[in-house]
Amino acid sequence: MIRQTLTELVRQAILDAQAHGDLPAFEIPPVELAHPPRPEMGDYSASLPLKLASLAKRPPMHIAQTIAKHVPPHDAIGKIETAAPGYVNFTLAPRWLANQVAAILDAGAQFGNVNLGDGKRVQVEFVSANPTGPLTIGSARNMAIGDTLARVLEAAGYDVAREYYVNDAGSQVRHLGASIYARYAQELGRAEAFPEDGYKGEYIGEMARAIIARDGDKYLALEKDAAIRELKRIGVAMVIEQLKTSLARAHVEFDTWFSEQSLRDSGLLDEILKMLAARGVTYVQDGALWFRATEFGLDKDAVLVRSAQVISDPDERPTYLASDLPYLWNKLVVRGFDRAIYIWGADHQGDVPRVLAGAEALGVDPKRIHIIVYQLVRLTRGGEKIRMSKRAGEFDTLDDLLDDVGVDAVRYLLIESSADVAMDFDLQRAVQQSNENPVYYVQYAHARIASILRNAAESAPDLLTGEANLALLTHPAELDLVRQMLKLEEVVELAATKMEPHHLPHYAHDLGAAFHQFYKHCRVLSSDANDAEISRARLQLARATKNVLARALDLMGVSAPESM
RNA sequence: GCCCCCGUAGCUCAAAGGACAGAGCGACGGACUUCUAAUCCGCAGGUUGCGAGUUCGAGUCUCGCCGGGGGCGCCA
Repeated sequence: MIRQTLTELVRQAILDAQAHGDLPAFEIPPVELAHPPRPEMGDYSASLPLKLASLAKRPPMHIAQTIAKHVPPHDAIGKIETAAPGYVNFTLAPRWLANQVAAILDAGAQFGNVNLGDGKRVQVEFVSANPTGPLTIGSARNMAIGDTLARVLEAAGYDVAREYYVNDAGSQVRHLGASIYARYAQELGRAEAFPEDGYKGEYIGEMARAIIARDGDKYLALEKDAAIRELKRIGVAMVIEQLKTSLARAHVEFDTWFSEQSLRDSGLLDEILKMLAARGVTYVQDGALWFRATEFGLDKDAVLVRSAQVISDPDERPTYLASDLPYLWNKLVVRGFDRAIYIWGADHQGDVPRVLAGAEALGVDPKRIHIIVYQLVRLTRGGEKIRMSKRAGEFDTLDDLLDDVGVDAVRYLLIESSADVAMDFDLQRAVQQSNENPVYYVQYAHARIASILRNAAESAPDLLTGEANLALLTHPAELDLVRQMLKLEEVVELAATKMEPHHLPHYAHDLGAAFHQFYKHCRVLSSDANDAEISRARLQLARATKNVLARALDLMGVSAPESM
């Protein structure tokens, strides 16, 4: 990565200056290169001299000039300048930039990869909505953030596993079983009251009918509780299949569907409770088992297992926390992931300190856990707030959204803003303005290139083969395009280190803009035979751009169309 | 009352403590006999909620206030 190269050159310049007595001895702080605010200032700038002033006991400008003087020569550097009050600015050499086109084409689908992760195993757990019905639009942001982050981490050299945590224990899925049972019995002509806490959506009836078609009325022969348990199990499996189908439409595929119930069945939950007890961080009060969260800096203790007086069914007494702790143990100790990343909605933010405290109590380094809390999406339709309830059967599904807006626009829109902002998502506008969505701007650039390449293959196929003289690429629009392509690596690094997928769409848009400007200013194909060489070079540039656009789009799970 | 997130152009949002705070949409004015006009060019729009502090330097960090969202149960 060019920024890394320059960073190292600056470091060497300082060492060299120190060796020559031009700068006093001091330990060099990390060198950071940024992009200057205006292009005429150069491509990269170091503000290090400003930070060094007190350390080196020299005026910043003097340090800047000294560094500039000592930077070792390098092909990539066209110009080094200093600027008040103490910047060293680097401008990349046009010739070097032009040659990067070949390097980008060589890298192919690998272009943009950076090796931050060094093969470390990272798990991203996301969506993880209760398996009680179709995914709602509320889960869509979770999905988009989680999957994009997983893609970015893969590009950053991590070994990534995507996981969906299936909450198949507890009361929500029991309600699902009871709801199916009621519809099932009703369909078979038996008067069965629908449970008060049941799921009222139409899909429950459909599931009941599907079960009848497959298994007939055999569950009516069972005792009711047993039938509900059985239908719950079948229902969860059916819901998971539907989730897989919906998620596949959204370009998301999980490696693992992890069952919460399995934590209990395997005995891990009991084991963890014993471990916590052995460490003296639990106690029993009023028949409930408590975790001493206050010992880890929290303001309240937390319940792990509720008392029999409050919850009669023993299966439903463990709280979320009681499952979360064995689950994190399973991730980080049993399965040995180096890091566990969670994507949680803001409505679960309160659980974050408890889980981290639990990790500490179990002797698991909380730094291996990274919980991304995203603010909730406010859904509106024509400016009016929409209230959603899965139980009441009043909600918009992810599938509806994919039908109306399309997967590409949905994913792009949902990762466009930082996870920290509560975004408004107006359904009416999302549908209406779908053609003005920035995602099409980027895709259009890709399609335009594909079209140029088709035309070239048709009218002048020889231009697509043979050695191109990249040194002919000297137009500002051509060089800007190369500059923009080279930034992909930086964006991957930024998004992966800060775990902020929202940098990708902004980058993709900038890259699209650089191409559209190039397209305007530089004609690729020409009827004039004298233009053959420049056409050949520009075709290479166009192919490289197509490559990088496709990669940027793929990192977002967005398709790169050949025509639009 | 306590905790988390946010407050930047008319709207939606960017901005690894760095230089004159940037995009898109919207408004206004231009550009298609030329590789896809889902494009390009120009123009307008700002006391970064308010007040202090730290720093050579603050939209960014700290404190206080104001406003919005979320969370604080033996609910899930």
